[in-house]
Amino acid sequence: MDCSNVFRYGVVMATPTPLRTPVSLCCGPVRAQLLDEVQAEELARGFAALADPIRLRLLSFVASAGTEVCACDLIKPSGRSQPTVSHHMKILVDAGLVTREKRGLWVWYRIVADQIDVLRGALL
Amino acid sequence: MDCSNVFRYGVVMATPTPLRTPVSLCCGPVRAQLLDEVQAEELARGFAALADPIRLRLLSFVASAGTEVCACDLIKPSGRSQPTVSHHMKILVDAGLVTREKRGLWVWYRIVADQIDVLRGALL
DNA sequence: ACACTACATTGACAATTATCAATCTATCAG
DNA sequence: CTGATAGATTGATAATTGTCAATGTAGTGT
Repeated sequence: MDCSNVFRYGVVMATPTPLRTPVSLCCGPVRAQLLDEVQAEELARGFAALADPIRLRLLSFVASAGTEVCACDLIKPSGRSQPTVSHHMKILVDAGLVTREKRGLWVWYRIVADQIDVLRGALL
Repeated sequence: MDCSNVFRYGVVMATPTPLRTPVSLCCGPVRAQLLDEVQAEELARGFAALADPIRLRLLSFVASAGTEVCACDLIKPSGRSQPTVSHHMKILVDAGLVTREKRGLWVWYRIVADQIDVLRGALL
């Protein structure tokens, strides 16, 4: 309670940097200054999308393909049922990490490099 | 099932890169090649630690302080109870993102930049 | 119109997670 | 030894999440 070094960051702590970084950058690097609640919520949603091994592999699969990837090709290597894969891909799409495009019967996913960079940038 | 472009990544998909990247680097960049199950599990645990807004702010608080931070100073700004903060800090420590050092009555946390860089590197 | 296919949605269930009150443990000051 | 304090642990609870079977929906081909 009376910790003797409060002065060191007392100001930062008392004023959780109300200034927002530009939307394009989204969220300031975690090491630069204290994240505000809004930034933290936003980033947490992004990292939550990466917090599942199946989703990480799905993302990696699409990302490493270099081209768009058909949903039908994600099921077998993922080892999960079709609805489960659909569920996970929806989470990745909602997080902005991949795009979804339906053409005819098939759905094609494409990586969104910029959004990965946003999360990456937050870890600076 | 009979998707017409299987050939494009059929090889990658059939052989989920059994080669591991060095432990120091931990996990290959998600965009470089398909993550194997072990890498995905490991990374998912790391990102799960970042998947909560409270933890992100705690991490950012310690990281942006520049110096070690006393546990006692994390409670008020986090807006959570002492046990809850203790719980979240344990998760960050277990993920290797911060170190914990008890000196006398107080506990001091310090950021582990290298571990943040590992997660950051996985998003290349 | 009809059957077939690719994918999404729904509903149910088990597992995990965030949270706090209560309690325990370790350390310090008399 | 005693009382006070910082932090961890326990136990309980509500919310969230991952999973699949069943079903729904939209597009294709005959």
